[in-house]
Formats: sequence, C-alpha cells, structure tokens
Amino acid sequence: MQERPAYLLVADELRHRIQRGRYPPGSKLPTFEELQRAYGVSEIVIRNAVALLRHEGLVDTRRGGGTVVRRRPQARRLAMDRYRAEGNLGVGGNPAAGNGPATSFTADHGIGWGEYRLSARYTTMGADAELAALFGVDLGTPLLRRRFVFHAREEPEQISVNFLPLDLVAGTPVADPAREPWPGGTPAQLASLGHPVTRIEESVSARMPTTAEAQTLRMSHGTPVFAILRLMISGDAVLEVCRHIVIPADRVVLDYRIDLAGPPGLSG
Amino acid sequence: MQERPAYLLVADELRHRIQRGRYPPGSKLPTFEELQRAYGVSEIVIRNAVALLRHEGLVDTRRGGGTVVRRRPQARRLAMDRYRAEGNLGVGGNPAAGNGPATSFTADHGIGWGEYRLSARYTTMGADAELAALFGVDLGTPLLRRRFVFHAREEPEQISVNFLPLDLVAGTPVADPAREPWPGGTPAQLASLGHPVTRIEESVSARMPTTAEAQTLRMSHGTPVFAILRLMISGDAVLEVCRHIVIPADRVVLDYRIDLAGPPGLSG
DNA sequence: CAGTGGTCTAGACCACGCT
DNA sequence: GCGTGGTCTAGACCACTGT
Repeated sequence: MQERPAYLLVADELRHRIQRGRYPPGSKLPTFEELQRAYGVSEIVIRNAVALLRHEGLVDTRRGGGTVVRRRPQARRLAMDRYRAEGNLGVGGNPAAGNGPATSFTADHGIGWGEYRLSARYTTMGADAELAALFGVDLGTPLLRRRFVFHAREEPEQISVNFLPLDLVAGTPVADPAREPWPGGTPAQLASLGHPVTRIEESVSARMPTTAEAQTLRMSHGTPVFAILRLMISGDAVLEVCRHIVIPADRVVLDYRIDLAGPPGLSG
Repeated sequence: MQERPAYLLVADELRHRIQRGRYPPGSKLPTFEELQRAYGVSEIVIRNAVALLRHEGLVDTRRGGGTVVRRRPQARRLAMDRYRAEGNLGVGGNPAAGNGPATSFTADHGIGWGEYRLSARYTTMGADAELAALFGVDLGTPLLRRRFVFHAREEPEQISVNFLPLDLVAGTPVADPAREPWPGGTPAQLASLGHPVTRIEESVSARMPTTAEAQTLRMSHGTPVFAILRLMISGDAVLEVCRHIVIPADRVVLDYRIDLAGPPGLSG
C-alpha cells in the first residue's frame, strides 16, 4: 500500500468538508497557518491542496482575504427558442411588442435595454480556409469581421467573433458599428437585408479559457468556457459564421430540443 | 508599471512557442533544469509555469518522461441525428439494415459491435425532488437507476447515470442488466415497450471533473467535462431521465440544429 | 497596521520512465 | 542506473484586504 501524498489527503479532507456543508458556500476556510498546525505539515502541502481545490473550481483565494468557498452562481438557461423571438422581431419590423427593444442576450440575462452594453470592433479580412469552407466561398473572399464583448450591468459575460460576407453588408447599416446594439440581434439584421434566417447550427465545445479570455471575462480560476461555433443559414446559404461565442461555463446551461416525431432524414 | 511574476513570464514564453509551432504537438519541452538555466530562475518558477500550462490543457507531464506538448485529439462530432437512427432501429424491429447492431455510441465512435463494451450497475430508488419534478411524479416514486460506463476499444469514454419509472420496466427485459448492450440503446428499449420517443431534450453544462470521474475516464489534467442532462419524451410523458452523461470535453463537439422555418411558438 | 495568501530561494529525497 | 518530474522542508520577502 503506497502512501498518498500529503497534499492530496488534505485536499480530500477539505473537499469532503465543503461538500458536507461543514464549510458552506461563502464561508472562509481556516488560514494556511491554522491548517498547517492542524495537519502537522509544512505550508507548501496546504498550498498545494488549496491550489487543487481552486483548480477544481471549489474555492477562491485572495491575498489578504483568505480562502472562500465559491458560491455556485445560478446558471442561466439559454434555450434555443430565443432565436425564434429574434427572428420574429426582425421580420415584424418594430420591436414594439413588449418592454422595448430586446435581444436573445437581454432575454437570457433578464435585463432591460439600458443595462445592456456591448463593445464592438469591426474589420475586414479575406476568408481563411475554415471560413471559406463554412461559407462555401473561395479563399480570400472579403468578409466583415465583428468582435463583440457583451456586458450585462457592466459585467462582461460573453465574447463573440463573427463574420458576414462583405458583399452582403457593405454600405448597409449592418456594417456600421455605431448602429449597435441592434434590437433583435443578427437575425434581425439579416432579416432587414431581406434574408430571414431559417436554420441555425451550433457546435458546442468546452475547454479552459485562454489567459486573454479569462481576463476579458473576469473569470475565476478553475472554470471552463463554452466555445460555440454558430452558423446562421437562410435557405441553403450560410450568411453568418460565428467562429466562437465564448461564455464562462459556470454561468449558463444550454438547452436543446430534438424532435423525432416528424419525418426522419431521407437517406437510409 | 508593476512587474509580472516570473513564472507567468516563463509560461507566456513557453505558451507562445507552443502556439507558434516551436514546440509542436507530441514534442518534449526542455527539462526543468535546462529551463532553469535558460531563464536564470529557481526550479519552483519553472514548476509553477509548467503547472499553469498543464492546467490550461496545453502540456502533459510525467515523472521521468518529461513535459510533452499535448496532441489535440480530434474531436468526434455528436450530431443529434444519431437519435433518429436509434428510434428507427427500435421501431423497425431488427437492426438488420447494415453492419449489424449499432447504437448512437458505436456510430459516434465509428466502432463495430465487438469493440463496444459497457459496464452496468442497476439499483432501485425512490425519486428525489429533482427527479420527481422532471418525471412529474410524486416524491419517492420507485425508479430503476442505471449507471453505465461506455467503453470503445476498452477505453472508457463516457459515464451515464439514468432513471426509468419502475412500473414501466419492472419484469421486462429492459430491467435486466444482462441484456446490455442493447442494439439501438434506450430509444429502442422504450420503443420495445410500446413508447416510441418523440422528443429529446438536452441541457448541456461544462465543468471540471470530480476526481472520481477523472479516474474512471482516465482523463488528463486540465480537461473539463460535458455534463448533459437528457430527457427522453414520448408524447407528453418523460420516460427516461439521464441525470448526467459525462464526457471529457476534449473528445467531442456537440452539434445541434435549430429550425426556424416552421411555425414559431404560439404565444406572443 | 496586522494578517493573509502569493512568489521565490536553496536544497533534499522520492517515484517513475526509459534504456 | 540515470535522468526526469513530484513532493516536501524551512525560511524570506512581497502584495493585497481588512480594520
């Protein structure tokens, strides 16, 4: 029977106590010095143990502020129906249906239009291999590249980097950053150009954030992100490629519905 | 201008080299001692830097084996259409369509029936609050609990913990662990009981694995997992609740399609 | 200002992979 | 057996939080 490293034993013990409610969310763990004495080990053992819990997303540590059991933020549910609402908004014309302008983002976060802010950066570039394949166009085809950081109540919540064919949007209000935020979002923009979105495809990945992403989104350690590749399709044409929507994974649950009742796929 | 800690500078440098291809996937980084000398810092600085990269999922370290740039496993695409195939399988009766028995899992992994194995553990329990709400039954209603670990070529790939109403399956082959693996999976099982699945709902979360999950799935460090809550619905009745499907997130991409062309939601 | 966690040093021994 | 990364000691100074 080989001995488990001391820091793992300490981590197991602390984890157990957190999960059993001995250290409830929001409470402080004992200081390193106290833990050191309690377990009769050196500081680095405690440090390694706490670092492990931090990378598991169980605790947060702050200089001078102690080690705090993380509160699980209640996750928002991102339902696919929100896109339906956006589409209708765009098609119908004015968003005068209810409480003023809206977007899937504002609906998701339950915030008003005034609490919604985004920072935008627009550039143009030629399609690289991946984008060319997704759009079904030639390499180097001019695209409008838009990078958004969505804020709810001044808190950064989501990064989006997306692309539109330049020949579709050049000279239109859609290509004007000053027009953002746009009620109804991208579906409304595409509808305003005469191309209502008929299908959306989302490819969901999860990974650890890059340091830049963690900084932009003010993320706590030990939290993965969703990285979603999204296509907006009108008829058979891909009109928008969102290369990545990046969302901290502790803040959302993605809801999808799959209907099997209708006629299944053709072949086979 | 405050100074960035040394270990972050070293991590930045190494990360940059990895991303630029200076250290390609599968290659070894210099040893700690070499890095120490190269940067003129103590060992712990190197250690902290490499630990950071490991938690970001960029490298793997092994005692005696050096620090290796992780190869990105090519992610499998889990498309929602696979459920359609399963449903047809069950309804049609025999799975004699093509290459023998199949499941969404075998299709996903491109493996034959012989390379597919699962370990199963069945128990019964009363519905807790969450399950009762999802099934729409009373607290304590008897349920069959099934825990599966799916293996492809003897590699553990996926954990599933799911529940069926006991009054639906008691005494049927579905409640017999020895009948697994079952061609067509759960949709086929439900169809065999006269309840074809008409709708599936999936709620996708991502988080760091528990230590038990990491061990069961033989995961490398710094990799999050998808945790999917899945409902199988026939008509208006929830027939199966999969409380969590756990899949290492570096191995899959989840594809979803959202059709907007049809009649939108009723209200509003 | 006291207390806390963060970074770092110099050094030791251990466990594992490779050859 | 040798070299690698893993664990650990004892101690120092720094940066931030709270009072």
